[in-house]
Amino acid sequence: MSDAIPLARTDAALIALRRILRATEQYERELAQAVGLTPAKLRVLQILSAETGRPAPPSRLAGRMGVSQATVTALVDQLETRGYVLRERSVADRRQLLVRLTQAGAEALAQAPDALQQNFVQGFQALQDWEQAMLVASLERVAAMLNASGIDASPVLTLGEIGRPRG
Amino acid sequence: MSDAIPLARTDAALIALRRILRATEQYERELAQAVGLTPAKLRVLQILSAETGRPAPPSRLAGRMGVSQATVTALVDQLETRGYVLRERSVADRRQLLVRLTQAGAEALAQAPDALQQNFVQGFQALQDWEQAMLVASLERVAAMLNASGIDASPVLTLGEIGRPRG
DNA sequence: GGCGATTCTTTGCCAATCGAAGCATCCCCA
DNA sequence: TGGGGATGCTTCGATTGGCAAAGAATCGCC
Repeated sequence: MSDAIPLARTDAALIALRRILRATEQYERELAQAVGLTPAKLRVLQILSAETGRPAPPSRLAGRMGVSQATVTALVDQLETRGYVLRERSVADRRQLLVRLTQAGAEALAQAPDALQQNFVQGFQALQDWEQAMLVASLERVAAMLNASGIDASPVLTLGEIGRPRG
Repeated sequence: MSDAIPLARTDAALIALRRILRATEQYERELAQAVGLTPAKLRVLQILSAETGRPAPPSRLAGRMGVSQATVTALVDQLETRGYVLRERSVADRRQLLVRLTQAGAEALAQAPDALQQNFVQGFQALQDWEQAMLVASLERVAAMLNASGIDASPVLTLGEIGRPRG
């Protein structure tokens, strides 16, 4: 069991990473389902919402999501059908569209409240101050390591809206 | 706590988490592509490989991957067609199948060397001993928090084979 | 004025995934 | 010993997410 080789530590780190990954993916799925959406569509709404209400062109959404524009088109189509977003032509550049979150979309999004980060946020906030700081530092460090290869890694909070003292 | 708004820290943690997520997903895609496989199929091979060569029943694969058995059936079908795995009936319980990694499968897997964790593993191993320990502790802590909702979170190293000092 | 670049959509395709139904086999218990 | 229910897997049908390539509208520069 207790190996002498130091590599076991790398293993442990990767295993933990993988668990984080899986847990988060699963959360995302559950969250989406709770709102009656699919994960991809939910992500669109979340990105839009994270832009503080400003409409965003499909190209931007594609960049943020790391998918092609064709995919975004399909997703926006479906969201538009449900009335969660709407397309408006940009006046400055008429080639460009702007996808805007509607009232209905924002409400749908709001229905996916904590549910998701419940566990994490609660656990996190129960920690001592220095522990929180350490965790954040560690996570950012890991992210930086992984990100060394130059991924965009937009800071979009796909995990749901956060930092809102509910109520 | 001294800070006026402690929530900013939660935000930071979630953002970092999200970046880790995205980076890893993208890595996975690249890795799979390098081997000429899709992420899902690659994952099957990896799990099989992680079991140190012992064949595993589809149910186990499904559990590890967090997908349904129907999905595993489809994936194994395709891997079998390519000769990367083969199915054998269990003698102990003839309802059960065992999926075994073939030589060809192992070789395909071996072609997906580091590539993936290159960045992470190298960065990680360059750290001081205590830093490594701290990171592992932090990651495991985060995983535990997320996992509080009772996700299986198998310790399978879907990130690829690890602990290999690159040759 | 026109040609190349940009932005989005359309079309046609494939991979991943699920639920439900179906089938073989096992195991318990009367 | 023989059912009957549980278990393990596959099949079937459907949906979602995703891409590449071709098409259409518009822009901007020369």
